[in-house]
Amino acid sequence: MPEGHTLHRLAHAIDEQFAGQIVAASSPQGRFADSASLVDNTVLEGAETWGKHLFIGFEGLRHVHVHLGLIGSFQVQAGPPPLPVGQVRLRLEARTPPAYADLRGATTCELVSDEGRRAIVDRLGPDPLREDADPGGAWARIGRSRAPIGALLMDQEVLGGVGNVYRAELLFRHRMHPLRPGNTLRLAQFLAMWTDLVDLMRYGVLTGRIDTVRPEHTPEAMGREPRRDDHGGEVYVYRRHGQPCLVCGAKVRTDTLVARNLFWCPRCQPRFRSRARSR
DNA sequence: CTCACATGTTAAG
DNA sequence: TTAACCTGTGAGC
Repeated sequence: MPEGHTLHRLAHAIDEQFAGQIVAASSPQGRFADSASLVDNTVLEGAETWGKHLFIGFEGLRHVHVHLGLIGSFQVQAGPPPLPVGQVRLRLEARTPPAYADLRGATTCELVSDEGRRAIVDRLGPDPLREDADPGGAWARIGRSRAPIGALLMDQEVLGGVGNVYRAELLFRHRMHPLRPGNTLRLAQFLAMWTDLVDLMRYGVLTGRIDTVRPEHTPEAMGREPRRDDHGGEVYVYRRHGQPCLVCGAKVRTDTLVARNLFWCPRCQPRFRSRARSR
């Protein structure tokens, strides 16, 4: 489920259901029992997201730091809480009006101080979904790195919140080969990608899906079957390997980069050629 | 039913 | 570079 847009949606949902209220915190599964008891029945002041990190702030400058990892989920619901089903690592409950939130499968769920939160945030690159994000910080890394742009986009110290789907789709939309070295990009190219990423991710926050295809490539426009995939959105290349590119018809390719599946169109995203070739 | 795999990250070798 | 962690889903038997 989780790239940055998912975490921002969660922060909004938590604010909506719990902010300003005294909240019961428990750990039905037990692994978070000690920390849960420390914030139990205190005021939840607000939730905030930075990249893929969620911080739920309680009175006294204490934050529950959550990272969903690959398979975590945080279900936030209005209404009376049911009996916990499965391994609920953290449950929050509000009474007025009733609401609950169940955290499962997260890789991180810990109580941190204000300083602890700052230390985590300081290690993250700019988050395209935050108003205060400064793309210059990301460009400082990308513009002088020989690492592949496909790896840099996923590096949370470079950009906070980009995951495998946004990586693949952003590179496709900008006709950029994933292995192109970061330091061969021009600033204008990077800024165009950043602007696009902000748009795509904001749309993801609104809809809860990752949709990246332009109007002319939607299933309706092309008369093709809508794609039903886990992430639920319409995309150009992500997990479409072996299928025809929606733009040029070439077979979408796949490979592994930094231990993650990579997808790209070999025709729309040609290998980068250095300037030495021409002239 | 069992198995592989997944929008992620860390730590060990 | 690999394994480990944790849960849900879908494919295949």
